[in-house]
Order: sequence, then C-alpha cells, then structure tokens
Amino acid sequence: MDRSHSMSQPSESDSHMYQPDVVEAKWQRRWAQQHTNEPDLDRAERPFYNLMMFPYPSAEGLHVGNMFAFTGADVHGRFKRLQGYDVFEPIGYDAFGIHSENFALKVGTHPGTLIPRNIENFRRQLKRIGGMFDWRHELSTTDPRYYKWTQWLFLQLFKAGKAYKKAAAVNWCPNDKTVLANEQVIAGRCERCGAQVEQRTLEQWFFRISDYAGKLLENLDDKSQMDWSDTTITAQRNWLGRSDGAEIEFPVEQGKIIRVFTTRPDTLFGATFMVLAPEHPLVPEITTPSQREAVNAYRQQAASKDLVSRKVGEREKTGVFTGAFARNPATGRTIPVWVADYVLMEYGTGAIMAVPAHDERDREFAEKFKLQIVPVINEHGILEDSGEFTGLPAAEGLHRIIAWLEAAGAGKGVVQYRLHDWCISRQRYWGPPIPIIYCEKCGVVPVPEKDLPVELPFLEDFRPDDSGTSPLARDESWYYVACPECGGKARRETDVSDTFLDSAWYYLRYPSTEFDDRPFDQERTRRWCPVASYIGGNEHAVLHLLYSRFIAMVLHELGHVDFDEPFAKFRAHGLIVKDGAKMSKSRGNVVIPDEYIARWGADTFRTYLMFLGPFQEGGDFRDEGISGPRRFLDKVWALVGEAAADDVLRDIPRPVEVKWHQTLMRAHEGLENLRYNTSIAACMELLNTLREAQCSDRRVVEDMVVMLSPFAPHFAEECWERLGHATSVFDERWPEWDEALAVEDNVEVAVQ
RNA sequence: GCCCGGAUGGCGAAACCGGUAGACGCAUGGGACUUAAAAUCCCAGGCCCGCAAGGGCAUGCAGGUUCGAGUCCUGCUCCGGGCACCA
Repeated sequence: MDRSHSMSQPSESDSHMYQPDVVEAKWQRRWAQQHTNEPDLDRAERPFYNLMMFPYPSAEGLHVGNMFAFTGADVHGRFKRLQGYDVFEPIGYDAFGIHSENFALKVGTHPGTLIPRNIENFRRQLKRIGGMFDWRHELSTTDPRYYKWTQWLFLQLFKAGKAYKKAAAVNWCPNDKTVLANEQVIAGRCERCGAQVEQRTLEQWFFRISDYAGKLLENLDDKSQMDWSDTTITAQRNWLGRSDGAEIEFPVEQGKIIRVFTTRPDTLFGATFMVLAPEHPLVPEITTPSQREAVNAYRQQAASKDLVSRKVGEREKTGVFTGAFARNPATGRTIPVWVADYVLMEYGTGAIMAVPAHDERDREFAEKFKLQIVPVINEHGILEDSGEFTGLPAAEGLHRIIAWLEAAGAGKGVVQYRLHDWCISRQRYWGPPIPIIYCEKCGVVPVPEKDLPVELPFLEDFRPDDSGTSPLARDESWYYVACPECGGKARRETDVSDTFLDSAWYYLRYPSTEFDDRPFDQERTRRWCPVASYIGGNEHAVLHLLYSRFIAMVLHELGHVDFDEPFAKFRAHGLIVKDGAKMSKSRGNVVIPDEYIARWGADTFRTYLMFLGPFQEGGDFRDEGISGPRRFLDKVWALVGEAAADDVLRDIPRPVEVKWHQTLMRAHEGLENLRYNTSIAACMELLNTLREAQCSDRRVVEDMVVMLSPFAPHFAEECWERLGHATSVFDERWPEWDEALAVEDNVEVAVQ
C-alpha cells in the first residue's frame, strides 16, 4: 500500500535539487491524508462549485486536450480557493454510450469489463496531473447507484407529460444500427462513424424540449443567470433558430383550410401557389381523383428517400399538382396547391404559401412548372400591387398585414423555432434501460420508483441488429415481466436512453453521491448549485449544454430545484494543436501526456499548457517549448533556497518593489480572466527583475510561490514548506497589492 | 447565403480606456565556464539600407477619423466555427 517504497527518497545532500517526481508524489500523498481537497459540503460558508466536463473513459487514456481543459479548470478552482472560497471540484466518468459500446465491439471485450479498466487508468492520470479533485464524490454514469436516478429523472418527465412516445421518421445509422438525434447528424452523416444516415420510421421516446425553445432562448440574454462564452451563446441561438412571422389560413375549395407559416407576410399578395410537404395529412383529403395516382406515386417516392438526400441532396425541384385550389385571403384569387419535398413536414406547418417573385426556391419551382410570378415589392422596398397596402415600406407593410389578418380572422403573428423535440431512444445495449413496462391490459406503465434501478442485464452477446429493437429484447428472462399494476403479462421497454441524458444532470449528483435514497439532497443542492463555474469544450455547445438547461428547467418547474439555469458561468476552452496541425493518429502527432509528465513533471507540464496561449483560444504544443517553464521553475526553486537561507530583512530595491506589486495585480487579473499565459509571463518578469537586482527577499519570494501555486501546486507546496511553513499554501490568501505602486509608470522606475 | 470569432517578428504570443508595438517564452547567433559535451551564466536581435552615426518600412489589404490608430469607423481578403431547400 505504501507507495513511498517504490519512490527513491531524496537524500539530505541533494534536497536542494528540484526533483518533480519526488515532490509530486509527496504532496499527492499528503493531500489525500489531510483531506486537503475535501470541502465540508454541509457547512461551507463560501461555496464555489468548480465543474469541468467529465470525460468519456476511452481506452487511450486522457489525451492532451483533456489535460489542458482539466488543468485550466483546476487552475481556476485553486485561484478561487486562494480568494477564500470553499471550492468543490469533483470528477467522474461519462461511461455509457455508443462510443464505449462500439469500442467494446471492436476489441471484443464486454464493456462491463472494459470500462472499469479504463476508468482506473483515467483515475491514475487525473491524480498524476495534480487536480484538486474531491475523490469522495467521484461518480460513473454506469454505476447502478447513478443510473437509478437517471431512470428516476425519466419517470419525472414521463409523469409530467414531458416524455412521450411516437412513431417518427428518424435518423438511422446503418453502421451503428441505431437512431441518432438530429444533433448527432452532421451533414447527413453519423457524427460518430461517418456513415450515411437513413430514414426509418420507429416508435421512439421523445422529450418536449421544443416547448422550452422560447425560454431557452430568452435566458441566453440574461447575464445574471448565465454568464457564458459568446461563441457558445451564438451556437445555441443558431440552433434554437427563432423566426418571427405569421401563420396564415388559406381556404381550400372542399371546405378545408391550409395553414402556412411565413416570415414574410408582407409578400402575401405575391403568393401565387401553395406547396404542401408530401407527408402533410391534408394531401389525401384535397387531392382530386384525376391527380390521385400521380400524387400517391410522388408521396411514396418521397417516403422511400432518406432524410439525407431529401435535405442536402440535389436541389433540383420536384413536385406534383394536387388538382386542388386554395384562395389567397388577400387577393381573393384562386391559386393551385402542389406537393413537393422541398417543403419539410417538421418545420412550421408543413405547408407554405409560395411567393416566387421574392423567394429563390419558390421561383425555381415556379419556373420549372410554369407557375405565375407576381412581384409585390419594388426596388426601393416599397409594396406594390398589394391592395390597400401598396406604397408602404415592406417592414411597415409586414406589421399592417399581420394586423389585418388578425382582424379578418385569417391569421396571426407567430414565432417558430428550428429546435425539434429530443429523441432519447437508443436501440442499443450500453445505456440505462428506459423504465417503462408495456402491459397487455394496462398499456404503458412506468416502473414504480421503488423498483428502480431497472438494472442493465449482463448480455454475453450485446451486438445490435437490424431489427430496430435493442439487443435487450433477446434476453427473455429480463424482457418478460409482470405488470406492476395488474400483475398480468407484460414486457419491458427495450430501448436504453441517450448518453446525453446521463450527462444532463451529473452536476446535481456530485454533491450528493453518498445518498442512495434521493438523486440529490435538497440542502446540498441549495448550497452548491447552480454551478459557479463550468469549463468545457465548445463541441458540446448545443448538445450537452442545451439538454442540461432543459432538464434544469423541467426540474425547477416540478419543484425539485430552485433554479432555472444550471451553470451560472460557462467558459469554452480552446483547442491544442501540435506544430500547427490538429492532432490525429493518422498524422502521428498525438501528444501522450504521460510521457511528458514522466520526463518534466506534472507541474512543468501544467505550467507549459497554461503558458501556450490564452486558455479560451488554445495553443500550439511544441516539444521545445516545454523547457521554458521548466527552466523558470528551476530558477524559482533556487531563489526559494536563497530566501529560506537568509532571514535578514533588508530594504527592497525600488524597481523590485514596483515590479512585485505590479505582478500581484497582473497575475491576479490574468487568473480572473482565464488569461493564464499573461499571469505566468508576469511572474517570469518578476523573477527576471529579482535576479537582476540580486534580491531574494522572502516577502517577495513567498508571494511569488503563492502566485504560482494554481499552476504548479505540488511545487508551490514544497517551496512553501522549504520557506518554513507548516500549513498548505492553499490555506493562504492572494496577497494584496499596493495600488499606487502597481500602477507606477515603468519609465519612472527606469529613471530611478 | 445568414450569424459569430480571428489575422501582430523565424515560432507561441503581449500591449489596461486611442499614447514608447513586439513584454514573456521558444528557436537562433556570439561569448564565459568545461579536456569535451550537457547543464548553467552573460550578450545580441522586427524587416531593409549602412562599417557606423543614422535613415526608410512595419500589427492581413484599401481608405477614413484623430495631435496620435494593433486598438475606433467604412469597404474588402483570407482562416476557424455555428446554422442552412427552415419558408
């Protein structure tokens, strides 16, 4: 157990040498023994929840990007601690999901054995890098003690009517053999394996996230609730995709009404035909007998086309006339109703008024099928040929026409969002089973909370198949079950839930990991949430971050938490590239952090990563560069030795004094704004000034050690001890600086 | 097409509110120490012309505002990212 035996201890004689491995092992041991990083979660007076995106425990181990992100977050946490906060910095593993499962399939090992092995390796690396983690609260989403509550969460949504099942055309990845969320389809391909995504119709569970589109959008503007990186806010805004416009009713001859959505009600007088999506339910009702055959053929063809080529494929317009006519409520004229697949059922009302004069797609269609084109806006943006609205500027006409529609009962101003409901069903093995039972008599029955968790059974053969059903259906002893209500014959839902559901609430679990009778303790949650600082990659700008916000809103509504927004502050970190190019296995330029840490020490590695460039922009990892921070730490080490050996207090030379206070201010500023590179540079300048002045005054040197402690924590602890302190450097406060000295003009200093 | 970022030496980058551009670090060149090498220490350096003193040009491009612009304004170019047959 005692790891110190395997480590060579420094002898008295060489204790003046800086040996990172010895120092780092010593302090990691001591932190664990003295519970240095374990705040009192029930009594902390100044709680600061410092969260970083938990990793997916891959077989490769933590890569340098993870190290960069975690170190940057850890630096922030340690800095907050120096400001007197009780910092809670937990870590865990996002270990369910297709990613893990596919890897398990590839290497032919069950994920149940593979994942714990990977986690162990991750834990080792996370400890080695010296993060301020509270290991008492480590969690894994694959732990039944965790996913019990993921299932509980599903039940809360189900009971509140926020979860529903419907047959839907979904994105099906033929390679991974599963449904994908829209968010997981990139340019028509599976984000994971790159296969062309197909369209399939399956019964799926959905969450009503689209009901929250408005709130999800509005809160983005509220800095007091969410102070987030601009890039992330923008990505979410685009994803939510708000469009302001109007819904307008067009009566059809047979007494039916076609409702359309348009962002351009000002062009209403130019609507010369209509187009319905092929799946539109009104199509069969309005199609005239003579057109029936052609329309049916077209609809069938559209249904067989996968979503991909329909959305991003060739844009050549196709369509067919229904034989029906509608009346333009503005002009009173009769216009033909067509069916075409360039109109999508999922957006708006699945029907459009076509204004070929002012919409490129409609014009293409009109030209191809020889339909009428009537311009209603002239070059100067003035409405023409628009009845009583003729002569108005288009922007004004827009409002006036909406008002007129409302008065006439023919339409109203509405807002549309691009966001669709969240499909959480996955026909896979490695995830939390969705806690639903289908009874022959009672129908859909939620698993009673007392029966949670619905444990994921061990399946020797967990391969997905083409049936569209999860492999869980093949385990009959698990699949067939007595109905919890009537005791009759029933079977389980076999889909597991999306990994993003696991990660949508993990921050709530961390402070409460020891409780098995509740997902999160009310008191703990009130004290620690919302999260004070969240740091992570912008690749999750719309997936994880949007789902987490949605889940928090629902939990708030249901009275489980007292906040709407889970992350008070979010900062997206940058990316690390190697020698100017993105790291990839095929390029062979992947940095294995372990090798660098073994050679240079965790503190040097951390300091180098933070010195590369601004944390929020990332930087270029170059092997030669790491020697700079190491040389710097070596020099500070030597300076500490001098300071420790000389206790006589002399006057501090003026240039040193000025630089000292300037550094305290500048390093503080850099840490506050996540511009760590400037903090480190400031400390380097102070070192240079001290050396030039041949000064090793302990007052200055001690402050230097405190300033470096977020970057090089073990190093700083050791230096602090060498300077004669018996307590942790992290019990110190960031030293105050003299404002007058700190803003002193450099020129003046040079003169003196 | 729409919406966000960004562009500064050989390289990574600094520059607070419009006021000495290039701090800090890497790499490089010269020197010291050493039998030698490594390590360490000292010195130099934006680019061009010049032995030098000095001069000219410099923050993606073109203009503008200002006593003064890397920073503000207008119009471009290129790079990165988000959205996209979304009505």
